Amino acid sequence: MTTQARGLHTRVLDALGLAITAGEYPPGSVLRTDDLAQRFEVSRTVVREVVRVLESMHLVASRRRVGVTVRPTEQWNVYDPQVIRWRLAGADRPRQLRSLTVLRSAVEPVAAGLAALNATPEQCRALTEEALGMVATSRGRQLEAYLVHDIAFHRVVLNASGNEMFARLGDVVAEVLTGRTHHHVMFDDPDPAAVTLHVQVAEAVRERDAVRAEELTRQIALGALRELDVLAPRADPAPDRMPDSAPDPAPGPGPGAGPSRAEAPRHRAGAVPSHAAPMPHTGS
Amino acid sequence: MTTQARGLHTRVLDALGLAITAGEYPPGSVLRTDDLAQRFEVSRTVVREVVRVLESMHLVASRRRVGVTVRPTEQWNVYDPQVIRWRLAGADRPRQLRSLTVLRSAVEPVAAGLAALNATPEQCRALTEEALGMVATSRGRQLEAYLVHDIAFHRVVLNASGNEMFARLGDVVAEVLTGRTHHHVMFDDPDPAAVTLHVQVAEAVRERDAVRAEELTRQIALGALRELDVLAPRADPAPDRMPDSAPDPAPGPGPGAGPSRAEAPRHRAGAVPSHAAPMPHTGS
DNA sequence: TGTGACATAAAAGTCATACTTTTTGTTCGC
DNA sequence: GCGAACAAAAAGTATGACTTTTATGTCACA
Repeated sequence: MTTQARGLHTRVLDALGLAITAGEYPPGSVLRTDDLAQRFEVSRTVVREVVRVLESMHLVASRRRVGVTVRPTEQWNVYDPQVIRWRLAGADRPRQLRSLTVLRSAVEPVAAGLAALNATPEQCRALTEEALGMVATSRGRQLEAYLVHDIAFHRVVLNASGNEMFARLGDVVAEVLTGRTHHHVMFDDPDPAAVTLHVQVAEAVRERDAVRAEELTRQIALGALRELDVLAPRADPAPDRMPDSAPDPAPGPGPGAGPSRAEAPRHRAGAVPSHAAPMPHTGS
Repeated sequence: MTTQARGLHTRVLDALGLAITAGEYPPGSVLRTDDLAQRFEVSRTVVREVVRVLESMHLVASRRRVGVTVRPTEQWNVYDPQVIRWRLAGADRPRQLRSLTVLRSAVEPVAAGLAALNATPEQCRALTEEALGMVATSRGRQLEAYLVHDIAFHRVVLNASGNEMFARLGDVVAEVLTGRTHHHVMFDDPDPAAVTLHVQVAEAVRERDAVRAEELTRQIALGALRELDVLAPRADPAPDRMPDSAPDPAPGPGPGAGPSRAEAPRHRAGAVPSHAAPMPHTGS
């Protein structure tokens, strides 16, 4: 899918990045450039460039006389869209999807609020249009068409917020939405409630009602989180765990392992009240 | 400061990255590798590796027969810590600082809420300790010492949230706090109210009170935003602008300029009940 | 037996050069 | 005036030689 024929560099980068993020080379593993050059049948030049990029993503560290070392997960540049794509394609897509969705639940409501203050008329129009598109495609297994509108909608909101950092999360959100659609971490037809909420958000933004826009978007995010809970329940009882709670501490040299947590919030009684406590702005 | 002598690659990367993010080469500019090699007095090999890294940050795009083109600002990987550092060192530190602070105001409250659910006893202890450290250093011009505790505090919160994406924002927050301290976008002594709030957050987390932890953290973020408003008021009337609203459209080839907004939220009346709406960041 | 200086070698880092491929602008023929 | 062939420019790739750093093993000395 990602592995096209556009340049050796890209091919190798993709292969290596994917392998590393997939845990194929666990943290601490050492790679040698010459080996890699041989394995991928490319020149050292290409491998070096790839390594440099991987290094800039903090996936590996290169040191003389020792080689290219895979860094521990918690140092990776997990905001790099490329890394996100690799990880979503790999084994721990579920956890990744959850992490990102939690991030969305924090950011998008605030972004929507700002959007209500800042959106241009044109953006308001676009928002309404996409919301209506979502309504139109929300029935009859048109998930692909729906996805397009959904992505566009959230992108407009993030852009309209006027905050550069929010705007740049558009790609991340797109990856998340695409990921959950294509991997069936989503109901067969979109949740009607969610569709309605999107329409209402467009409305609120148009009316410059920041509080409402924020609150409604929070509802959307909450819904997504709940859906994830239902369709991809996490084995780990903890709500949102760091990846260091693996049963086996991995064979690699684990010198400075992070503090291992023992705590685990019981917090799953009944029907999971909601994304739970940290979200005071309940529907008033 | 950043330009150490550790490797040619790093030196050139730093210089080029800094120059680009500073707008020295405006979007659309074309660089040729041979030129760069000559200018920096290094081999093409080194330049190519640097270009590859810059490319992975979406700062430039390299195409055959045309050269290395600087990409428009809105495509940069603004979450890359390296890019953040460059931009904070450059000319538009104020805007950058604001963008990041708004991001914090969205993320940290939610992170604090999750932290209240997930923090280990050890993390609770660390949190209290850092909060007390802040209290101890909050008077008598000990800004540097205060900064250390402040950074540590927020880092613990983000880590304790158990969400990987939040945790990785620790570095970003550190950059923001450091930036505002070192560049005097901050009062001479920390706001006593903020100090108290930190202590209370530690308390709330210890008591597993997620709602309170979230709300208190929101207050902290709001305070930071207000402080920024007072000490680095934005010339632009809009609350949180994208960088495309510059008065002069820049000399470079600006083909696909984003939609220019004309809107500007009036909305500065009264005492602002709380963060209430999405960040009216009033100067109060 | 332990310790420190020193030699060795392994691997990345750097450089120069030659060659390939893609792309763009131009020219030439119709 | 239009399209196709052509030429040149710049990145992409490959290779080989050389430099620098540094982990590690060795050996002398205490």
